[in-house]
Amino acid sequence: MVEKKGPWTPEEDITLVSYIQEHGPGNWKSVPINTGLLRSGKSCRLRWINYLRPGIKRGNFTQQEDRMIIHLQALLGNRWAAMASYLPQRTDNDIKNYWNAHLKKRLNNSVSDTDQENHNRGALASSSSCSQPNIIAKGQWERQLQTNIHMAKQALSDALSLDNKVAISSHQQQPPQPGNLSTTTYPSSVENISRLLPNWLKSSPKSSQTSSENTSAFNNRFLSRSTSEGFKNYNNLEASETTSFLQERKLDTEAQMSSFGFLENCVFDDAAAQEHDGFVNVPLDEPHELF
DNA sequence: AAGAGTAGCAACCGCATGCAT
DNA sequence: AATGCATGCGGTTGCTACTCT
Repeated sequence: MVEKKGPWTPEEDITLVSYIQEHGPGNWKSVPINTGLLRSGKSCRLRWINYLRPGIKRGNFTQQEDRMIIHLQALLGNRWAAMASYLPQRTDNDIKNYWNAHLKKRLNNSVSDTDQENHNRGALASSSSCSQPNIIAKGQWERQLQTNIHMAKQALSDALSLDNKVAISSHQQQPPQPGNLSTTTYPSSVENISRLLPNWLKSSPKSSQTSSENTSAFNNRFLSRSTSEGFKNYNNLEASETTSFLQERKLDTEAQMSSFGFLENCVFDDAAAQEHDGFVNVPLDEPHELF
């Protein structure tokens, strides 16, 4: 079989969504075999995760998302999947593309501007213990970073504390109009997709999934809770499943956060500049306070 | 109006990882 | 413990649309 490459057609999307509706996501190798799609299982998975999956927000990034990505990038580096877990409505691919296309350039410009400024003043942060050029340009950048960390925490906190009210309001959303399958609006919300995929929302067949898939599916379902559309999915979680996942997630985050030490030290070396300008002055709490 | 250059994004590729046997 | 397989992840490519000359 010759695998088809390039952009997906609406017909292929429908075929894939229909199949997932019936069988749930996972076992990607069998998808092209069972559906007749001339795509690799890998391609099907990618299409689902990056485009068809419920809860994905497409289009312009908000200023808040901008800042959050900048912060997360400073903290995590190019770990797009990890960053995506803090922005549940965005895919890692989306974040990566957005970073490469917009934010990196913007930051480079601002950093080079600041460097130039510092150079002109003959004050290139020689007193700093941090040697990274991006961090040498302190002052505003640092304070902005703190603000963004605070926002990241807040967003995460919000994601963990959404109440049923949100879910109820989300249930009042209109179902997708049949035939309205333009690539920009097609399954763009969990509400839409949930009507297409009731079986999947009930439960994916666990026995057919690897544990990493389970984790991933769990991730998707858990993280989608932070969106109004996703709350329905979250409600389908077993309580014990939820608890253990939260514990796992906490441990993951703690491990992740513990590696931030160097950066934190660099970033917060110059504490003197933190008192003004209306930026949120956020002490870096212990990681567990995120939860 | 047309060709060249550029930006944005979807999709692909290859390596890493984790699980099952 | 070793191997094979499925999936996840990050880097890269290539297509399309837009802008500039």
